[in-house]
This record gives sequence, C-alpha cells and structure tokens, in this order.
Amino acid sequence: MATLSEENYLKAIFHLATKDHLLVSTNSIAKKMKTKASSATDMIKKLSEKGHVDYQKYKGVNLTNKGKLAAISVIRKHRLWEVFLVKKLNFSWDEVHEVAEQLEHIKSEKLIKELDVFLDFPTEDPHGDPIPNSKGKIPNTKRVLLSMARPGDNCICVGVKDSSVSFLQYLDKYKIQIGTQISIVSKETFDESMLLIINNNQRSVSKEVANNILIKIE
Amino acid sequence: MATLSEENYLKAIFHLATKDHLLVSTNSIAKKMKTKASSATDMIKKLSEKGHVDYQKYKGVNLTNKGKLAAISVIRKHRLWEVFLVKKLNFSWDEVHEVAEQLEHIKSEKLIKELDVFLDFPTEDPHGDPIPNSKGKIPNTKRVLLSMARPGDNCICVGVKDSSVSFLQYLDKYKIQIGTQISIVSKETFDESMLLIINNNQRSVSKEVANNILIKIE
DNA sequence: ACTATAATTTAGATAAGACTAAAAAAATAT
DNA sequence: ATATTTTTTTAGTCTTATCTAAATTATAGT
Repeated sequence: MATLSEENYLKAIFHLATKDHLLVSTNSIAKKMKTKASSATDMIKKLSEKGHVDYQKYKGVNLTNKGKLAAISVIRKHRLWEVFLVKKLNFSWDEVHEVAEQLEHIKSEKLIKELDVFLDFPTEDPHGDPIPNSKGKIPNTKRVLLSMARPGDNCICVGVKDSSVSFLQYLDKYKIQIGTQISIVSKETFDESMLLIINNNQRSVSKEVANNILIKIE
Repeated sequence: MATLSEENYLKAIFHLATKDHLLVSTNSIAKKMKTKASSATDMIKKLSEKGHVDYQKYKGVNLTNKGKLAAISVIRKHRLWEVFLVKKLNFSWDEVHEVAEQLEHIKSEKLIKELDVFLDFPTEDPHGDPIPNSKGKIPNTKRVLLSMARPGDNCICVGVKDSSVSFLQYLDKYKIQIGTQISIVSKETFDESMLLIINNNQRSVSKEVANNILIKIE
C-alpha cells in the first residue's frame, strides 16, 4: 500500500501525463510537488521498485497500469470529498481543495464506498472535473475551453481548468459558476479577449480567463 | 501545531490520566501506544519542549492546560467523525474506530465546525462517550457501570467502557445497544455474574461484561 | 563536432519517529 | 540496609522523505 507521499507523487505524475506526452520528466514532477529534482529522483526510484512507474535514467517516467489505477483511486477520493464538502458542509468551491488534499489519503474501502452512496453517485466534482468510478473509469465529458467558442455560440459553464483560489474567487465575484449560461458576442483579434453575456450583463474577459473556463456548447 | 504522532501521544496521555492519578508513567504510555519505552521517552521530551506536558525525569508526565486542550480537540474530532460514520454512512459501532483514528487528524477548523452543524451538535458518540464542545468542555453524563447496579434496578444502556471490536460484536449478538432497557434480577456473590432482563429475555452476564457496560439507573 | 547550458542523478546530511542494547535511577524484597 | 528487579533514560542505529553540493548525462548553439 502506498504511503501518503507516494500517493501524492502518483497523482502529480498522472496529472502531468497527457495523451501525446506520456513520458514525464523529473523536473516537472519536482516542480509540481514543490520539491527539488533530487527528491523527485529518489521517489521515482521507489515508485519504480514498487512497479508504479516505468523508469529509465535520464529519460523520465511513465505510469504503469498499476500506478495509474493507484493515482486514479486517490483522485476519486479527492473529488468525492470535494462534493461532500460543498454539498453537505457548506464549503465554497475555492475552499475545498486544501481539505480534500488531506481527506483523499484516508484508507478505508468502506468509507469511500459509502460516501459515494451518501452523495448519490456524483459524476463531477464542484469544479466540473469528472469523478472516476470505483473501477477507475473516468467518465468523459466533452468539454472545451471557453476560448474555443465562437461569436454566436451559446454555452454553459461546466467547469474550470485552473482551480486556484484566486481564479475561483474571480469567478464568484462575477457570479460565474457551474451551470451559468454564457453567450459569446465577439472576440478581439488583438488580445483574444472575449465579449460575453453572462447573467444578462455584457462582460469582457481576458484570454487568460477564457483559457481556464470549461464549457459545453449548446 | 502538533504532528500526527504528537496528537496520538497526547490523546493516550489524556486517556491514561485519571482524577486521582494525574501523573502518567512512561511505561504506561509506551504500552498504550504500542511502542517501546525509549520511544515514549523521546516523544515525552518533545511534548515537554513544546509545552504540552510537564515532565520530570523518572517521575512521569502531566498534561499542561495547553496539552489537555490539544488532546480534547483530537478526541472531539474523533467522536464527531464516529457519529458521522454511523449516522450517515451506515457504519456499525464496531467498525468506526479505525477510520476515525485517521479522520481525527485532518486539520481544518471549518471542517469540524461544519461537521458539528451537519450532525446537529451531537453530545455523544456511538459508544455513548461524551463529545467535548468546541471550547474543550466535556459534558458530564452521570453514567455508572452495570456492575454497580443492584437487583430491582431498571436501567438504560448509555455506553460502553471497552470499545473493542470483540466486545461490541458480543453486544450486537445479544441486541444490546445504546438505549436498551436492562432490569437487574439478581447478582451471584460467587462470580459476580448478573441475571438480567434484556429485550424481554432473561440473560446472565459475566462480571467482565457487567464491568464494561455503562448505564443510567432510572 | 565541440562547447555551453540545462536536466538529471549521486553522495552525503538532516529531521522525525521508531528500534535495540546498555546504563542509570527507583522500587521492592529480604 | 543491601540486593534484586523493574522502570526509565541514554546512546547509537534505521527508515522515510527531504535537502545541498557535486558529478554525470543530455540538449542546444555555433
């Protein structure tokens, strides 16, 4: 069974690996974990010995199937706890992350099974991220970035890419949440800012904002 | 802020200190923590430096006010989580301890405050133990051991002293739970076993059992 | 191709919490 | 009161996860 630290590394590696870039570098892991590259190397060796990653010196790591399932299990717990915090304990979506980071490491099969039942089998966390099922399957929601939408499109906010407190608080300020209707009026070619209609108000958002809101186009 | 291990030691010391025996020995701490005396000594020194205990070499330790509050805070969290597990997640009273041991260390003021609200401010955990309030005050329930009751007494089970899985399962087997009516028929002087009426059935219980059931005499 | 730079790994150290073995102090027994 | 036993502490070691500094390998630039 993985230690707390191992679980965090596995999660980090999972998030860093993308469809076209499965190999994850030591430096990127170190950066994500906010440690030094040497510490990352140490942990990589440990994960490699335990069969969680494939590792070749100087080349980078790759999650094995075992490692991937372990990472997804942690992510499942994290997201279920986030739903619990928001739905049952009145947390706002910018307050949940830190606590869920702790709760995700609690070891109990029954706990997470019953929590899932109690929350009525949610499929998305408060940021719109999909919740893997107990077998490790991640429901795929066909979401795109707001920056991909074109003038005339009518969209619904379904999540965020950046879950930082400052971004979530920005969204709260302008009453943008999951389910909010967004219509695209126009897009500036100069700075890629977008003019939108949100809650019956016209509002201009920067490229940075549009790149971090996930939407579904109707 | 106390580490996980420090919190566990503080809790152990709190449970070992009784009204007339405030001084707790190194050996008793080691036994409770299932470690060696030398490890206990190491931790005692650390707790002493942090002002959680008063310590004199070879004499034993005493919780300071600060240490007592820290211990009570952990116990409060433990018991609130136990209520959550039983009331919301369908755990039985013999399944909660292990998980609550993990959950009690989650660090978040808001979490425990909101959990308390969500559970509607419970005053007792599933074993009948009092839940300290947020200021560290422990509600005193005037409970006595079943072994203290005398023939003719009508009692209600309000908790258990021993929360071991085997004892809790014994109680479940004979349908004894919190709230169960117990009438004392007689008591053997030879082995201190007691003849009771529980759920309209006569049942004899040993001294060991009677010494671990907490009751309120009507 | 060779050099400079960047990325990665190794070596050696540190802190927390545990351990064993040995020493020291306290308690108990005669 | 002294000897024996028990309790407690000390000294030194181990593991996990971290660090710094130095060495090694890979990459990029000319």
